[in-house]
Amino acid sequence: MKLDEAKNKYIQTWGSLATSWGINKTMAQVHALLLVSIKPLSAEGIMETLKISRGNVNMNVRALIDWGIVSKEFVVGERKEFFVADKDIWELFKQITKERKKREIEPVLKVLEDLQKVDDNTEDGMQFKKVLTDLSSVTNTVNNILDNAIKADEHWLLSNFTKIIKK
Amino acid sequence: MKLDEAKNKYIQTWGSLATSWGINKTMAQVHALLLVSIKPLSAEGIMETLKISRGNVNMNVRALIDWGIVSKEFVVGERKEFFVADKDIWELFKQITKERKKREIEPVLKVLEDLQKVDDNTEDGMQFKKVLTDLSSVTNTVNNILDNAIKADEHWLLSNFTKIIKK
DNA sequence: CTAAACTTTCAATAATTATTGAAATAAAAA
DNA sequence: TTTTTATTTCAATAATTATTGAAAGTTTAG
Repeated sequence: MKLDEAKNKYIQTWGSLATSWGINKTMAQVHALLLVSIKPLSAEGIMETLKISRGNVNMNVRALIDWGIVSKEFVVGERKEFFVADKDIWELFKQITKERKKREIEPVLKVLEDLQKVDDNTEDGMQFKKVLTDLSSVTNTVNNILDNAIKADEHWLLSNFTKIIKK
Repeated sequence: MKLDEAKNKYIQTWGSLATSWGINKTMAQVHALLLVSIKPLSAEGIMETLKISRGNVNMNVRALIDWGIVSKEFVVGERKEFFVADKDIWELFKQITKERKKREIEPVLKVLEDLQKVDDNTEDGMQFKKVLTDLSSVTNTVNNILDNAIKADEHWLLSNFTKIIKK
C-alpha cells in the first residue's frame, strides 16, 4: 500500500467509524487529516483535500478546537490561520474521554439525582428508587474510573490495571 | 414528585440522552420503560405507553434482545409475548460495554492493523506509522481495560481501582 | 480611511436515520 | 382445515442532522 493511499484510507475509515460513536463524520475526517499531515493546514487546504465547503471546515475545526484536540498555528508570511492536531495520542484519548464524560455521563448523574426526590413509599416506589440508586452507583463508578484515567499516565495505568486484575 | 411523573421523566430523559451516545431514542425509551415496569409488558403495552407504532416496538425490542439486556417472558393464559428488562444494573453496564466495545473499539483495531502494511520509508511514512502504532497502543489499552471491566465485579473493581490510583 | 484577504454565520437544501402502517408471514385455536 | 391472533418486514414518509454557499462580519495592509 502506498502512503497516500493509506492516509486516505485512514481518513475515510475514521469518518465512517465516528458516525457509530455519535461523532460527526466531517469532524472525524478533519481531525484524521490533521493528524497525518506533516505540516499545518489552512481552511483552503482542508477544503481541497476533503472536498467540503468552507462553512463546513470552519464549523468542524472550531468544534475540534473546543474539544482541545486541534490548535491554531501561525505560519510566517501568511495571513490566514493554519491548524494542527496534537500528535500525542494518549493526550488525545484523555481529551476525548473528558469530552465524552461531559456529554454522556454527567447529565445522567444530574437526572438521577433529581429523580431521587420522588415521594412514594409503595413497593413499586421503593423498587423504582432501588433502580435509581443502582444506576447512580454504577454511573458513579464509571465516572470515577474515567476521572482517574484522565489523570493517569498511559503505561502506568495499563500495567497497574493489569496487575490488579490478575491478582 | 409523583411516582408516575418520575418514571415518565426517567423514560423521556433516557431517550434524549441516548441520542448523544449514538443510540436510538426509542430503543433507550423502551429499555427505560421495561426497567421501571413492575410487570412484563407486551408489544401493545409498549405501543400505548410510548405512543409509537407496532413496527417500531418490534424493531427496537429485537435490538434490545440482541444486546442481551431485555428478554422474552411468557405469561400464563396469554398468547402474546411479554418483555422484561434485567434489573441488575451492573450486568446492564457490562452488556452495554460489551456491545459498544464491539461497535466502537474492535473495528478501529482492525483498520489500524491493516494500515500498518503501508510500505514507505520516507520520514513522512515513518511518522505516519508512528501515529498508527500510537493509536493501536492506546486503543489496545482501552480494550484491555474494558475486557477486564466486563469480567469484574462492581465493588471489587471500584475499590481496587481507587486503591491503585491513590497509591 | 478604504480595499483586500480572510473568517464566521445561518437560511436553504441535501443526506441520513428513524418511524409508520399495512401487507406478508407465522403460530395457535377452533 | 380454516379462522383468529400475533409477529415481522419493508417501502413510503417523517424527523433529524449535516452541508452548502453566499452574505455579513472581521482583521490587516496600504
